Order: sequence, then C-alpha cells, then structure tokens
Amino acid sequence: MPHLTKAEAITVSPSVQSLIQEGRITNPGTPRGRLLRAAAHLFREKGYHRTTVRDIASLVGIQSGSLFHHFKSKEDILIQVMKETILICTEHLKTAIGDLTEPVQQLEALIRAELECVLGETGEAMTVLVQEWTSLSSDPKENLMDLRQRYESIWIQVLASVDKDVPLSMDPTILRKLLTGAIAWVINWFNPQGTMNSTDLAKEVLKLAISSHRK
Amino acid sequence: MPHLTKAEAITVSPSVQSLIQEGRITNPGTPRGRLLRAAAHLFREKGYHRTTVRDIASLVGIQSGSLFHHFKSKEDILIQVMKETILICTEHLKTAIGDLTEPVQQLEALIRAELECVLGETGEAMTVLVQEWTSLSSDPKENLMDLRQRYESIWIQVLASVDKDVPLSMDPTILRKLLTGAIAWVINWFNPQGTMNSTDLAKEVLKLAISSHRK
DNA sequence: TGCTATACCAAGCAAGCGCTTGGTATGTTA
DNA sequence: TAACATACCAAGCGCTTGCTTGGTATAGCA
Repeated sequence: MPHLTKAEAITVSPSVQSLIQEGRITNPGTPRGRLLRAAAHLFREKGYHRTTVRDIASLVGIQSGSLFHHFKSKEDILIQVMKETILICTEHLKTAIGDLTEPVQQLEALIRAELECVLGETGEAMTVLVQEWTSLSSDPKENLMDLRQRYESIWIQVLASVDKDVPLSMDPTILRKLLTGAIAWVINWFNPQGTMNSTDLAKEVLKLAISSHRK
Repeated sequence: MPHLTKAEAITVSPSVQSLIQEGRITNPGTPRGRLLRAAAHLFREKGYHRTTVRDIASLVGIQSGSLFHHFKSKEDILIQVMKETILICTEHLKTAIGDLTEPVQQLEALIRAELECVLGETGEAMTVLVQEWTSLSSDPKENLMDLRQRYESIWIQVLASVDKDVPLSMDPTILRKLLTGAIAWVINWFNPQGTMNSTDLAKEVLKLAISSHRK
C-alpha cells in the first residue's frame, strides 16, 4: 500500500458492492473511504495506538488536520473501521454459506470465510474490536455489539444444525468461543503464501470442531 | 490492586520461589519486583501503550522519574515482564506435568496450566509478547524467542507422545498453534468466577485436541 | 454570475508522553 | 566515622500527540 490516489481502481466483491449501494458502508472510492482503508491497513500493521492520525493522513496524501474534516476524532475512525469490518465479514459469511444445504459443509465454509476475513485487509480490526473495546464510549459500543451479535448468530445457528447431524465435541457456544480464538490467532503465525493455503487450514480447523469423541 | 507497599506479604508457589532463589526472576518483595508486578497488572488491564510510566510508578507509590533508577526504559520493563512471565509459565508447565506418565493426562495438565497462566496476573503479558513483538529491538527479541522456544518444546513433546497413543486430529505443530489461540482468547470471554472453573474449561479444550476423527 | 458544499492546507496549541537532571535521605560496609 | 550504594524526590525538558483554527481552491447548481 504505497499511496492511495483517486486514480486507483477499487475492486470489491459483488456482496460488498451491494453494501456500498445500500449506503451501509462507505464507498472506498471517496476520500472518506480511502481514509478508512488506510486506517484499517495501519491498525492491522501496527495496532491502533501506535498508529497516528499523521500516519493515516500521509498514506492518502493529505495533511493530518484535513482528516478531521471527515471524522470527528481518531476514535471515530476506529469505530467506523470496526463497524464496516463487521458488516463486510457478516456479508462474507452469508455468501460463503450460499445455497449449501449440508451443515458440515456450511461450517467449513464459515471457517474458511472467517479465516479470509482475519487474513485479509481488515484483519486487525477484528482483534482491535475486542482489545480496544474498553476504550470506547458506551454509545457506539451498543451499536457495534448489535452488529457483532448478528455475526455470531450465524455461527451458532450453523453449529447447532451440525450438532444434530454429527455430534459436536461440546456445547456450540463454548466451541464457538474456542474457535474464535483459534482463528483470530492465525494472523500471528500463518503465511498464506506458504505450502498451506487458507482452504487447507480451514479443513484443519474443521477437524477441531467435528469429532466422534464423546465423554 | 490498590497500592503495593513494602508491608504487603507476597505469596508465591514453591516452583516460583525456587526461580527467585536461583536469581532467574526478580524477587517480588524488592522495589524492582514490585514495579514489575504493577507493570504486568497494568499491561494486562489496558495494554502496553496505554499504560504510562506515571501509571506504573504511582501504583507502587513513587515518582515517575524514580522508575528509571530501576529500568533503563519503558521498553525495558516490557521485556523484563515478558521474560519473567515466560519463565514462570514454563515452570508451571513443568510442575503441572509432574510425575504424570499417561500422555493424555499430561496434555490435560498442560492445558489447565496454560489456562491458569493466561487468566492469572501476568496473562496480558503473553498476549503483549506477541502483539508488541515488532516493537522490540532485535537483541532482546532473540533472548525471548529462545525462552519461548523452550516453552513450546514442552507442548510439542507431549503432543507427539499423545499422538502415538490416541491419534490426534492433525499435525501436532498446527494443533499447537490453534490451541494457543483458543487458550489465549479465553481472557476475552471466560469468567473464572462463573459456573465453569478452569479445570472444567481445560477438559473442553482437551476435547478439541483429542478425537478419533480421521480423514 | 453568485451561492453553497466539499475537500483540503498551513500553522500551531495544549496536553501528555518518556526520560533526564541534580540533589537528598537511609542504611551498609571498610 | 568516612565512603559508598541504594532508593527515592522535585522539577522540568524536548518531543509527539490529537485536534483546532482561519483561510483557500474547486465544482455543481441556481
């Protein structure tokens, strides 16, 4: 990400495109959208606190002060990044399931989708979302909590349907929390350019969840 | 942790006590030790970057400047906290295995021990250790990497011996990475005061690892 | 052509940050 | 008892931070 200019073509998936058209997320072609992309990138690279507003501004080629024409504070940027990240990832989950009917296949699709979200451009935002949770004021917190809830409900629903089919090793709620951690952590060790791709990794994670083991 | 005074009795486990006597970690009764404990506590509570040297100093009741009599920089404090945390947790792993001979029992003991480390006082330090890894200069990094390697080798050894006994669902190296994430994440959702204690949780995590499932 | 909204710059302010300095009190050793 | 090491204080320096201010250029619309 050398520099974000107006000329740069922004390619997004169809599902994200519909989110833009509905006005649910910012168009990445607009100045505001470019700033959000730059912020997400930097948050991921060096974390929220070590990223300065000057860093973000210079990445899109404007002065740091001009940034506050688009956002009312640095925290506001974080909130927007978090919000749009959840929306995009929720959309990814939905399209990943698509018209798959087999529960286990749905689960594998969910795992792969979440892996790609974590490894993707806004990966850090998901971690930051938890890590910086305490530093948010309560108003945006509720909004985000609601969005996160919808995201999680997709998981719980699929896990429950898998459970009826192939008994899971444990309660879906706890399993989901453990999987969340396992998946979120891959950002710290997994190299998508290595011999193993995200599809392979998804199959491994699936093995964690599905097992015929029973106490 | 209202205030750390000299008078306060410091109770530590026998294994940690031997580490102190060997001079491998700082005595928590000394000023330096009290500062390290305060720092670990604050790093866990609000992260490394949001913790100021003034925060740490005021928690032990000294001026912020006096802190630099004991440590040459804030980063130095982080390094020491990381170092001692790994040493203590490695010791916990060893004593957890104890004289257990059954590999699966050893694995369960390891899981419980790591859970207690993560949920314990220095829990954040383990996360910070990864999160702030990039902000360290290369010299202390190598030292810490070596300590971490020894910690991980205990896990890999036990997992390999389990594999011979009860086939694991996947390669021990990958399994360990996934488990690391699952366990590290519990800090974000698990309440040790709830109906489920860390021993129960350890049994659940064990189920993730052990299964008769094979592709 | 004038009006307004958008997008930005140049300059800088107030607060907070890590860290330094010069000095003091206390206890230990020679 | 002199010399020294340890543990600290009081004051503040230089820098970075998020953010503000007053003003300008451009474009669409009336």
